[in-house]
Amino acid sequence: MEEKEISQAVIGRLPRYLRYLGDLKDEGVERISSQELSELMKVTASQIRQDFNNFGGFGQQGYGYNVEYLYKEISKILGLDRIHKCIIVGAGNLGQALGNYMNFERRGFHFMGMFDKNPELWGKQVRDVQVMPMEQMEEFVRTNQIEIAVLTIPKTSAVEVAERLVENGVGAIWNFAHVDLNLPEGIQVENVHLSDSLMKLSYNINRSDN
Amino acid sequence: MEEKEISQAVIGRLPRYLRYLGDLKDEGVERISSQELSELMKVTASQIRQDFNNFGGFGQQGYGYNVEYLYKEISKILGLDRIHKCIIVGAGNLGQALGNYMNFERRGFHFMGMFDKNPELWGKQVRDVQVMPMEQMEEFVRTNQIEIAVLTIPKTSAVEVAERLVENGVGAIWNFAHVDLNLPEGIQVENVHLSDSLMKLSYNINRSDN
DNA sequence: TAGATTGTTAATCGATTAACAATC
DNA sequence: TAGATTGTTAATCGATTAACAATC
Repeated sequence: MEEKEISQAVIGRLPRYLRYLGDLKDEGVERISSQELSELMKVTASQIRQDFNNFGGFGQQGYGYNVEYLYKEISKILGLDRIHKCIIVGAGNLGQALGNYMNFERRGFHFMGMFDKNPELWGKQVRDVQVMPMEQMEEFVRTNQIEIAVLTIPKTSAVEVAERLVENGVGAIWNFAHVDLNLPEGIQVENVHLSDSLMKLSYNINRSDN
Repeated sequence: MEEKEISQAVIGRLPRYLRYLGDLKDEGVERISSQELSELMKVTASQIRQDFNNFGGFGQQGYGYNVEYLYKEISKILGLDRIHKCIIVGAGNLGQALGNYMNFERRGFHFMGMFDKNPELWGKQVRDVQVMPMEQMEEFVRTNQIEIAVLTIPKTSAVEVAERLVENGVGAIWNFAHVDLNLPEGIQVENVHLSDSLMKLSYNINRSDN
């Protein structure tokens, strides 16, 4: 069952399509052509059709795409029709911000536990979970079969903690620590390097100045 | 003085180079070849040399690159040798997390003010600034000549707030709101769409499962 | 000078755009 | 049936990798 690999460039665009389709759905729009969508999103109609066709024919000639159907299909492709059990490691400001963000829950990312090494934070309530000590992390991950770990800890401990998580069955890491994690084949890592993003912005400011 | 435009693909890699060079510097490494760096960073040596050469010859044949010098040059390219005056709009968890993050300050991003529409947050201390009402934002931006605004507000108000900021002289927006901002030519926008990132992770989990 | 390694040109690869036949 | 718009092939564009002459 060898499917052709879909490029990360395409995958990276799917969430944005989903966002626009969700808005259209909310506005009660039933169908849309690649041409109309391309004007809305400021991309080429060609790219839209190519992207969707990677997954095989969501549209219909002479009609366009059904908004509701397309929305559902892209959701499925992105795995948003499943429950993903998550924990957050690092209960600082950023960890708490992510824990409190309800929209992830709505998408099937279930926030099940939160850990920190700082005893002052233990027991602190974030939504319906309490911050637990790091020592309990491994067992929690195993017994609850946690799939995704969100790393919001300093880079000094990130590599080691990530390895412990993976040893206990975590399959994916959403990494906010400013360090590259080199984990075994098959373990998914998605980096959010905020300072990299800010530096890009800084570069582009300089450019537009000259 | 028409320089050839440098692609965003290259710019996007500079912060990562900077991070590795900073680590090498801290370890006391004086020089490095593209070959060595490529092994460290798991990219091709060819790409490294091409990337650096966009800015014209940081290395020396037979020797390699001087770590300290290269670090400084990339810093300059990214505009990290300048002060950037910033405000944060939206004093929720995420806004506070970013405000408290000292590393941005270290890079020249000066955190000067914070705004929120919620009266309960007014006066709240985040590092050395107090949360101010939204009504004061425009004047503050003008009188302090704010360059960068960090948007950590819900998407419902993001578009309108961004426009007000730009009208008052803000030149760049670091946008955490889950919406595309369409601002005038020359205004820089860098989006951090966290849920998009999480969806990519979710997709890749599904892939590796099959 | 000989060895090392860059800077840079050429080749390859992949992603985007254009074009149009298929078909609703 | 005629018009619209997809699905898909072909053309173009840009980014990455390979190769090697220049030079420290």
